[in-house]
Amino acid sequence: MIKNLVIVESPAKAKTIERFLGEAYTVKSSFGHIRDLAKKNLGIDVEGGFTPQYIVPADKKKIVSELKSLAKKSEMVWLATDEDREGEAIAWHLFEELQLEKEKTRRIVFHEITKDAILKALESPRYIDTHLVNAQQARRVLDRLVGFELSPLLWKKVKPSLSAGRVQSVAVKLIVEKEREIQKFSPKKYFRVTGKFSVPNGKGGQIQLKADLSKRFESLEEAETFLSKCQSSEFTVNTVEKKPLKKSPAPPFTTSTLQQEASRKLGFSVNQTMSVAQRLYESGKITYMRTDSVNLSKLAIGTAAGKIKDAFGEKYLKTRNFTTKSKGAQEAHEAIRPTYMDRSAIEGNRTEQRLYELIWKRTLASQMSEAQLEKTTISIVVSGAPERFIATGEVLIFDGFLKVYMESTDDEQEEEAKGLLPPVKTDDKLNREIIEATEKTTIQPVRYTEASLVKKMEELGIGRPSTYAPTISTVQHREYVIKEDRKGVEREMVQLVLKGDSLSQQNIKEKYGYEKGKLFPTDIGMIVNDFLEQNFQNIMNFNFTASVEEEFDEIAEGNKDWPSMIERFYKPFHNKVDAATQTSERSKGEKILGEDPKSGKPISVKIGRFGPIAQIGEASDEEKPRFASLLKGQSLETITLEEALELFRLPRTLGQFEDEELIIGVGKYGPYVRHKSKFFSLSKTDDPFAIKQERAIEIIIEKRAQEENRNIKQFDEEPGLLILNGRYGPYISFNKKNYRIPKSRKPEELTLEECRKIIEKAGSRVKK
DNA sequence: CAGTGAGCGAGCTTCCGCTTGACTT
Repeated sequence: MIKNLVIVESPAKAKTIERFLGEAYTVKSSFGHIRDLAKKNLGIDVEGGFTPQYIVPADKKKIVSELKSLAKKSEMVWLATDEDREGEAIAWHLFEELQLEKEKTRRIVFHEITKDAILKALESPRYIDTHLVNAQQARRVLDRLVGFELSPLLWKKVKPSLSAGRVQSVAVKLIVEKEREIQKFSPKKYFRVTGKFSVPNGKGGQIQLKADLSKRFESLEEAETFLSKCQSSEFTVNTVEKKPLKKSPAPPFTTSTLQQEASRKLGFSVNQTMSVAQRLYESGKITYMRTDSVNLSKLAIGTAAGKIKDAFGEKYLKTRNFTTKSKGAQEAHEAIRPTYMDRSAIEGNRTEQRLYELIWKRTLASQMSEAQLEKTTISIVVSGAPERFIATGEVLIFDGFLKVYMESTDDEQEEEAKGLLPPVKTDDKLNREIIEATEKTTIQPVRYTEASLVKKMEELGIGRPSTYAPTISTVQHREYVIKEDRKGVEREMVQLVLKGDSLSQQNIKEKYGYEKGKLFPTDIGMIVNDFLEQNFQNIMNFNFTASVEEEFDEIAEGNKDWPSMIERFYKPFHNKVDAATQTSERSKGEKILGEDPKSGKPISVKIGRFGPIAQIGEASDEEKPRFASLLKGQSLETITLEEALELFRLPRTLGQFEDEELIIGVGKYGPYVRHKSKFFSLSKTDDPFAIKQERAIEIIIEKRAQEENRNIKQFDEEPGLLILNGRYGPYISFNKKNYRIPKSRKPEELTLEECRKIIEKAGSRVKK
């Protein structure tokens, strides 16, 4: 017999709680939801009041039967899942599926995992909140209806295996819209004028003062006119303004802000951040990593305060309670923070240490004093011209929280270091050292990174802490979006320089357009987006989630009936699905680019069965049309007639090698050179249209050497068993399966007997 | 592993949100 069975969501949490509660309590975890809608036929009885059909998924059967038998043996079952919509639903599903008895079941909640909080929770149990459960059912049913009616529509109208949903489709829309903004953007040139001046320092030397002109010029002529005026101008200090400035620390981490900062400061992908954080959580080093709350427990604030006082002194301390303001936040947990604030460093691998350090510093800084700065602005008049030079400088008076942590921004423009300005005063005359007018262009909108997309989604209230990373994987997995780097190009800019009496003009080079890890929409992504936008405006609206969330809240408060809310949504929605099924054509993104100068036939692009293609002629022509796949990086939306014509130059012959032809082409896996009916992939830097014979031969020879290297050992008695060198190091290949070689063994010394043993062992492990 | 692109039809794909392993050729 068990006295008390406590069920929570997460096993790490169960372990901690068990320690607090002692022998009378057995604490187990449900590993999240234990039931879900059945997969076939929507899993919803649409005709019968949208009754959900719940099943226990295969991978949850084991845990459910274990919990069920424990519950039977228990005097009291405590459902201690999170206090939000999903947590309440998990408690209810447990109640139903484990067939718990009402008199022997209690529902409790706590907001922080401390002994006090848990004991208090045990003293004030309540019942399962049916309204809150209903709100979750409405959320679940709505998402299933949207996802499982839109996706099949896409299979018919665009391509099999595609998907659409309330969250992912809007995430894709953000990326598509950004790309189109960039396409529409036309950079404007302008000239920025900077001046370097000097004043005597009173000790026989000079101090420099840098300042920017308040006006930008639109043309070289205007800039030139101004600079020539400056040749004879005097430069006088007009005003010196000093203003105190305060900077406050950022709140402690939530899932979204952790993902952003880990991306900016450590270069982690969203997935990487989450899996490292998971390890830190499981080993008890940080609190739960999927949260939208910025709240810290009193205990955490207390220990942080102690640490700050010890390390930096009282004047660095300023404790605060932050409030969460993001849309749709449900605050079932604390902010992400170190479990023990007094541990500034931990054991673990490098990535774990770096992420921990980031969390520790951010948490500590959040309880520290503001930084105090003094901002100085000096305005300089130019005699004979209305424009003014402005110099700004910031001096740190008290560092405060900046001692440990400074939040980064997504702003890509490098901030010029602004420091102390020389002690000038009104009417001081300045010496002109050098004045430069440099050509610049306005900056195009910045593409999303994974982390900045998460930030945007959070702002719009779309998705939850537990789904940001999976959603970003899904849209990439479906090939709606691709994460890529773009090499910058060098471009020439004009610069005018006024130094002494000479005004000269020169060209300077500038790197432009370099991007790393940015999200680009694919052709399929844009076609699917446009199709959904045309037919399902309401779901694609950025406010859709926010407006249904309002209704879920009303359901949660007991002021609205959930099936009728779903019905009001579903009827018009389902009609639109029907209408689109019948009326709308297959969306292939077809577009005519122009005419083939040789044959006079039209050249068009579209999505073919295997991806984007260019086509000469039409299917109805007597002669079959010719096809060519678009290259990586080309898109239906931006490809030009000339680029499309280029594609038909392949495949082409590039002379001979070893008495056989070298043929260059583009296949399923990208550009290749074919020789003696073998294929060799070109490298990323090779252009299939420009590649020379020598380079093609070089590729073939390289590949041959690599293959030779591939075979480490084989046995005459067993010709099908090979020891090979692969991407992940040496391995054994046998019967089309691969087997790992123990690290302790040198692969070239393995005997046939040993290989067979390894295979046998691996075979027995696979069974499950 | 590579060159395709018509059309038919069977059988498959798919959502969001809660959680952790089991996988590492």
